[in-house]
Amino acid sequence: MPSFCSVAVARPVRGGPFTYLVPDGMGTALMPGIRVEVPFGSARALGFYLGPATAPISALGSARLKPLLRVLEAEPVLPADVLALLQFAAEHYRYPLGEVLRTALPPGLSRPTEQQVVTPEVQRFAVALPEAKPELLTRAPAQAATLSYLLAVGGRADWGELVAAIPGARESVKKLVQRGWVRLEQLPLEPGVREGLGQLRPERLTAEQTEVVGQVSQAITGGGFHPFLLQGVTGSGKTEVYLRAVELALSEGKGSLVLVPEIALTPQLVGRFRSRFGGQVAVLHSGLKNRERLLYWLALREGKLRIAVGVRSAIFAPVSRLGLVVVDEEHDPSFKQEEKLRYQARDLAVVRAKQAQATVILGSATPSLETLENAKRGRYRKLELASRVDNRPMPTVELIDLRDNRTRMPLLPGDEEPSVLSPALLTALGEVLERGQQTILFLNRRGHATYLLCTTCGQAVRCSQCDVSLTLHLRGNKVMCHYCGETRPVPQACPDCQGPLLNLGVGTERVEAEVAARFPLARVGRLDRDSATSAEKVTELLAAFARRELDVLVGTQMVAKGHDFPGVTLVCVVMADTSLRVPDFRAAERTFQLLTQVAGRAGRGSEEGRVLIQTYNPEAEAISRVVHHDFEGFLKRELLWRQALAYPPFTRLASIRVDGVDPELVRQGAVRIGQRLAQKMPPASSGVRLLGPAPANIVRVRGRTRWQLLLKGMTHGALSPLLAEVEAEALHMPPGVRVSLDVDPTAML
DNA sequence: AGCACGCCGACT
DNA sequence: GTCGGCGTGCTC
Repeated sequence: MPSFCSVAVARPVRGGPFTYLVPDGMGTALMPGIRVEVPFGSARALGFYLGPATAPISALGSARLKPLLRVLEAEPVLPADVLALLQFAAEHYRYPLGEVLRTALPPGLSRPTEQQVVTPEVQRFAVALPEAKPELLTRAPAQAATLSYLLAVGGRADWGELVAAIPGARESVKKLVQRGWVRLEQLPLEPGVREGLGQLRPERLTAEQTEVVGQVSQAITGGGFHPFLLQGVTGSGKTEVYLRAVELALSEGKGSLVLVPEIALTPQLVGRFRSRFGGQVAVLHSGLKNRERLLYWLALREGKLRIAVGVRSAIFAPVSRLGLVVVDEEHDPSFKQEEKLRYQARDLAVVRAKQAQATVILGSATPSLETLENAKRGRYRKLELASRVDNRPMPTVELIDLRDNRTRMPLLPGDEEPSVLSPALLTALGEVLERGQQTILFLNRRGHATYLLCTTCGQAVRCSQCDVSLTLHLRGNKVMCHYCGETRPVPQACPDCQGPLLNLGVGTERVEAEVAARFPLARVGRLDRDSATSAEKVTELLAAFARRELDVLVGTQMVAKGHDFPGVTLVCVVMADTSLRVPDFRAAERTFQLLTQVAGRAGRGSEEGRVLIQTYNPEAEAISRVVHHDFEGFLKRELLWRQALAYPPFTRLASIRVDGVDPELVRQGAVRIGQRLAQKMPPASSGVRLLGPAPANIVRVRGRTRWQLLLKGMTHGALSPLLAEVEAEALHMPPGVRVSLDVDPTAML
């Protein structure tokens, strides 16, 4: 009697698990999650053994089934809880399981090879010992030179650097080691994240922190699944709560997983974990080299490292004996992956904690409405930090109505628009500079002018591939499409009618230039995707600002994240309306969160903070409520209309995107899907609704036309049969038309 | 993803 | 007359 098994093949193929024959004698070595090598098409592929198959699938006789070729390991590489999480994710987000499993593996294990032994790359150092006396080395000039160099650079130098700097160091260091004056050290190679600032562990917590830490500690010690929402105002010391919780988990022999929105933007937070837990922390980010990634992965898997700090993909890190999961800034949109497996890491964090029977903390000053709703329904326990540490006051927030407070004169020659910096803002900025304090200027747009408008035909200069206008970047004298990245020389006249062009709309580049022109002595830096080409550059710019080598930092959302700059006493939002006008039902929520977060950068030191928000919509709830830090008030209104329009958190969404080069074929494809869904819709009483098909808000990107449909339902379960219909219909699309599903989408664009 | 099968231009 | 372009479709 031949036996069959079910295998997830690591190829991006639809059609669920495949069935294979288990050769005699191989069955005993198989456990769910074990990697196997299988024949696939004419080639071989990596697969994951899922379990015995009850019978060969109907459409295919058992005669054509192929056998497993090889079992690649004795134990499953993926821990059971991660495997379960990935299976959940593949099903929930509708992505092929084999591909999901493969992407969760480090590069060394994602091909059909036996598990390899990885030796850490080491970094070698020469360290001068206290006994060293260079003045006694008059008769050994080579050794003297080496030792003086070593002492000059602080008594410790990288081996390679030393050998390169001092001729003959290779030999003289050996002699110095024999003398007992120098020691050689080897350290496992650390990835590019800088060491922490050596912050001390505060002995005293605030009363609120103590209470919160107590609750969390009880949960961790007691074991079992305990989900918490930690709602703490900016500057209330949430990070210290995480650190204490991780500390406790560690002392109990349990592992911790900490998710942060973006490593490059949170060097301080990473630094605090590093300085508190040193070599116990694996920092997981996109900049890791393959080798480092594999090294960390294996170390976590084996329990040699107990703490992982990372971006959204770290939710799949194989932390062993997981006791705690933390999601910092849980509302942050970057936890949603926007391609391939479109998962929401914050949601998966809760799933994983449940599977691992662990504690999970979702932390934010402005939690997402979904998380708040879960707390309200009693699914999460809500913990609060209502005041800032050291009883620092919340910053005072003032609105500046741009409708009657514009500076009329353009500040820069060649600009047609008047300055966007109002007189009130300029005055405040001048005062802060006078006092030697620091300012953050926040603006949600990159570039110099956000569009070039033809004064003759009234058309903006647009991207040839995308349905958007081009942004002017003075640096490099280019216009750039912010959707496809294409750049061109600045057109001197309208491409259509040769009419003269106006530079309209303001981006970070121009604000930086205006501040520099207005305050020539101020040291101004800019942080956005154009200036920050690498993670190191971001870290370096933020560090320079922290060291107070810059007075003003102009930037996009990047400046709003969890930075802690005690010197910042003024935060200005140049244009609060940009994120409010985005055609997305979450626009108001995003705006409130963003404004609150950026405002929270002010007054984190001993001096009080001040926040100025320039706006054309001072009466919009998402803006006006920020003035009194009135999150509850904002929520109340926002929830009312979400309920009225049946949007999350009161419903679940799934969006269906249809795209392709030929606009007409894309339209036809979208209509076909719409018709099939309309046929299969459950009765109206079920609450399931279909919106669309309709062209997407930005109808063309990179030359591809995009349409979308939106499904709403009371539960995800009500939507999944319809998603299966979409998948079936997707097989019959016109040529060149692609369909992709986004379950629990975050952005509607 | 591979890798086939499948219908239309420049080459020994 | 063939070699080969990558469009479309399948892989247990």
